[in-house]
Amino acid sequence: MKLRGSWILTRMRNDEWLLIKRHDRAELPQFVAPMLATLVTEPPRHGDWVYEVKHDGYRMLARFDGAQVRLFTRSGKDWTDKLARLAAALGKLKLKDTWLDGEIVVLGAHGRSSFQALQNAFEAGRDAEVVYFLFDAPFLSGQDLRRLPLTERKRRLQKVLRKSKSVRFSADLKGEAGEVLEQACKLGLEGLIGKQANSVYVSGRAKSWIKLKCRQRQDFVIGGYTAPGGSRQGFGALLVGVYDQQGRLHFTGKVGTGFDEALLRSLTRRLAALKKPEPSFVNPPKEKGVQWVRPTLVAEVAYAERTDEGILRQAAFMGLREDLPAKNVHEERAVPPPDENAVLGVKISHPDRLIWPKLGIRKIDLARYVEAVGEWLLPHVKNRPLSLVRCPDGAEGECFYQRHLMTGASPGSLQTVRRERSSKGAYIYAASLEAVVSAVQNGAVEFHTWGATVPDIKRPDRITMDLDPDEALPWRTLVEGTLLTRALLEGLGLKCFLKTTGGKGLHVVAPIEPELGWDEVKELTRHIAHMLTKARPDRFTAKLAKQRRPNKIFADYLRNSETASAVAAYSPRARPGAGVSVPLSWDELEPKNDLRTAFNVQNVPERLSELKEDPWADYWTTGQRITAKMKQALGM
DNA sequence: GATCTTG
DNA sequence: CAAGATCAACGCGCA
DNA sequence: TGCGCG
Ligand SMILES: [Mn+2]
Ligand SMILES: [Mn+2]
Repeated sequence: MKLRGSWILTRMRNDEWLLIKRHDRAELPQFVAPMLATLVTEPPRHGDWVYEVKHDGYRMLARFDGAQVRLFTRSGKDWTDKLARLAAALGKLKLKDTWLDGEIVVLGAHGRSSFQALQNAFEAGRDAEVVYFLFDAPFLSGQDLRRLPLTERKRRLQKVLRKSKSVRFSADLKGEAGEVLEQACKLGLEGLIGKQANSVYVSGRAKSWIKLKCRQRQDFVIGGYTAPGGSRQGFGALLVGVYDQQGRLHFTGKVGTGFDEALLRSLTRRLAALKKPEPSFVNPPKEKGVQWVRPTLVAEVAYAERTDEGILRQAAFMGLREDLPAKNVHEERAVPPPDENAVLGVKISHPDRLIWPKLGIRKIDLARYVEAVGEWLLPHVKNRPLSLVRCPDGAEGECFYQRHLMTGASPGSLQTVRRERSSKGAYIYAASLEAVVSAVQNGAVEFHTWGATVPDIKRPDRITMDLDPDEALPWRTLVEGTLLTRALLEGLGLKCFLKTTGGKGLHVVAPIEPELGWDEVKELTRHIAHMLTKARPDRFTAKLAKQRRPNKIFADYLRNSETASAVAAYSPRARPGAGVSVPLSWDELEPKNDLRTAFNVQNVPERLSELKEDPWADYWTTGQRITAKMKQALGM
């Protein structure tokens, strides 16, 4: 299959490979797997959490492509046809290039949502009673909002909603978590969903969204039923279980109440079609008169407690989960609430310590910045030997470089690589975003990388032309010089990319295939710098010493030495203003618009959300090599 | 910030 | 056990 | 060889 856009192959934790499309803002995804909450034992004590009613229905995602609205379950099944009226109501919102996230319910007595009422409505084809509570907008009107804080996504979501009976906004509940939960339970609600106010939208189970339940409730697979007794018709009790990690179904108990007569009839009919002679449970209960069934139906069950063996006590049927594949039904164990001061599982100490005091940017904010831009930053940092700039006393205090691991010097979770035939120590690199966050925990503010990637650190895979202007050089002159640099590189046949440095200069970066050694590549860049000085001796110097000749740009080719580094794309700078090195499109380089100080730790996540397209989208697919012809053109 | 040393 | 000490880069070009 | 530099 030919893939459009740029793609990236990454290895997941479970060692599987996943093909991910790189930031392509232009296209609306065909499906957005929903963000799922983690069941917790108690409300978190600290942190900025907002709470919503835990609606008792089906999770539903709505895709608006401009022409039509389609509705999908959490596993991606298209339910638009079952919800035709709702789809029509959503159509009135006139949205395009949008994904909304919410829960469909049917409101019963006292305005409470009722899972059984929803099932009854579906059964009877009464989708007019369905109400869709919307609580998130991963994509809205062509913008990818997933990286914005939850509160901002909800604010924008609320703005596009109209007053409607069937499409409603899931409002935040005010008050302290414990009290709100108590109130919710008194009102007969299922529980609460808590969300970290600044959490980003990530598909799958996340710790930044939590579930707090009033009663114990869980999904189970139906694996059989017992014969009815007395006047009961159909069956006596359902035998239910859950799958373990190995895919074996374990019996966890019987569910004998919670059905009215109609439900009993319809369930009996469906179970009859699934009869089989042998049990699917690995530990079937020794009981007489049991009819086994193929384990495909999923029941939501409320119960008072579990025995020591995990068997349900006082279990009551709540409804069928038509939206869940049985294979996905596992034991759900409540975990302690997440630590507010952990980012990607890395505990941040002294979270409120100010790194940029004038801007009020704290250590925890810097860690969250790294998390927020991780998808963009990591590809430029991952597996490259790293020089950290660590600033224990804040970005405006005294900072120092670190490029080795040493005992007594904060290892974090960084890895190391050695240079062949070198007496120097091993060099650090980050293999994951967690490692980058751990560096922040250890005081790192800036990330500088080599132009080569582990393990092949003898052959550079990028060229960085570092343009360092004299203090007094006007912006428009730097723009001219930068465009000349681009013209020269493109004249040679090298596609190149532009970024700010977070300081006075600019970087022009060209990815290359890792074929030549450092000496050859540096020599090439030395010739490029020399060529610039030949073309415009009044504008460029290639000499490090006495560079402060007025009104010149130092074409610093020395970033392309082995063991030299350049500040990484999306790295913050340890300077007043919390500037960031930001990739730009060439269109953004304008004499009238100096963007060097436009971007900082506070506004870069927003820029990335609003971009229609990654300005460096082609960086990873450029795949260019240094040719003999290029060398010749440079007089090498 | 983390670790090792010292009192 | 708590307080205190210690450590956290380096290679290049050129005068 | 030492110094300035990024
Ligand atoms: Mn520079
Ligand atoms: Mn430089």
